[in-house]
Amino acid sequence: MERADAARNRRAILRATEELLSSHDLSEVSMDRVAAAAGVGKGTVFHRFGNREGLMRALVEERVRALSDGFTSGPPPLGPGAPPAERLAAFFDAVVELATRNVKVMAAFEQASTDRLNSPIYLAWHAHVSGLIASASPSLDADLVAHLLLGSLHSDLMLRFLRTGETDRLATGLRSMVSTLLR
Amino acid sequence: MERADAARNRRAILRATEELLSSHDLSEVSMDRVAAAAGVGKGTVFHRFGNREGLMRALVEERVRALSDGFTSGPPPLGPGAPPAERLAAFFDAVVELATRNVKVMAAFEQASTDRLNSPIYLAWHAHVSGLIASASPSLDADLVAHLLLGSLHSDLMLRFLRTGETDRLATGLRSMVSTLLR
DNA sequence: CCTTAACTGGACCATCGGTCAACTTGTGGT
DNA sequence: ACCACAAGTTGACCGATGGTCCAGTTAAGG
Repeated sequence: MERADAARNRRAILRATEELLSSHDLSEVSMDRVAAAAGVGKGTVFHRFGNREGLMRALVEERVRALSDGFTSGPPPLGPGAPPAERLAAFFDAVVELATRNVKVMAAFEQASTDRLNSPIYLAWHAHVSGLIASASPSLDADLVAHLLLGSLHSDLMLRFLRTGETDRLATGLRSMVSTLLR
Repeated sequence: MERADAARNRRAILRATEELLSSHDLSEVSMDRVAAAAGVGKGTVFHRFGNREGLMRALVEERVRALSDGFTSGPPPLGPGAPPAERLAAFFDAVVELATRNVKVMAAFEQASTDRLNSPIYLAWHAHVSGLIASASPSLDADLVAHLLLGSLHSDLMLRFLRTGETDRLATGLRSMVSTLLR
């Protein structure tokens, strides 16, 4: 069991990190600053999260949980029940929306991550997308196509379209790309 | 004009960098090590290339020149003359081949780059791909689709498929994806 | 040659992610 | 109510990094 003060500090650190990320440039958010902003010692941050990557992953996982639940056990069209093609479209819509609302956090995680492709989140997303593609269109190399599609969600592209306020252009573009590929 | 000793050092630095990149892990290739391996002072490296990003960009540009020349003024199907769809296919084949032969260099550049999307190389590639898409299939959002397709060339995906020796799987997958999208 | 602008080297700097050993504190058992 | 001790906290400290700076060196044109 996690002690009460430990839990309080964990929350303080996560909140401080997200606050710093939203108000400062990524390169200015050092572990020292996070600790200071959270009002704890630097050692505490590392004790809780292991390293920079761990901290950022924890933050991302927090933001991503709703989506994960949504596509594994939520109602259609995101969750099970709808035809694969519709579920895929719903998934990419949801992911783009989530990513645009959390670009800074996603970018921070990407940058701190040693191997993105093996992070639990990427693995889960890839398995989901890959599975849907396979059942919607068995002739495709589902595993590969899933990687290619997920590659579109890199934070730098998201940032680009977010800055110009064209995030729905991205969403529609991706959507139509997915549907063309499955046909 | 560049002095003779300066030119010699530039070459030595570039060669040392590529040698270090190919034999060591990316994180172990520091500017100090590059300088040492090239047999010059650290100051010289920074004087020549400005910063880490500049050095890596110079290296990439060296490797990429042949391809750039190829698609702007070389013979078809890569260069002008062939129908857009064929030129696109040729371009992605060439790019995958080039990327697989230089993953480490590309990865180093990506990691050191502040904003990939505005680097001269990305801009040139995007303009090329976007133009071909527009003329092959005017109903598409060419600019966007070009970004999405180029996103597939991220070094981490390349590394993944290179490690397992499946780079031609990637190439064929991308090729068929492109042709499906244009139809 | 000789002048001078270009080039060079490496000590130096701030900062970073991460460690650690000494200290404090929450908690479950009695 | 107390105590023992596991769990948590802290910040000084460490090695490494990218980048700066300037005193000294050197190539090259007149």
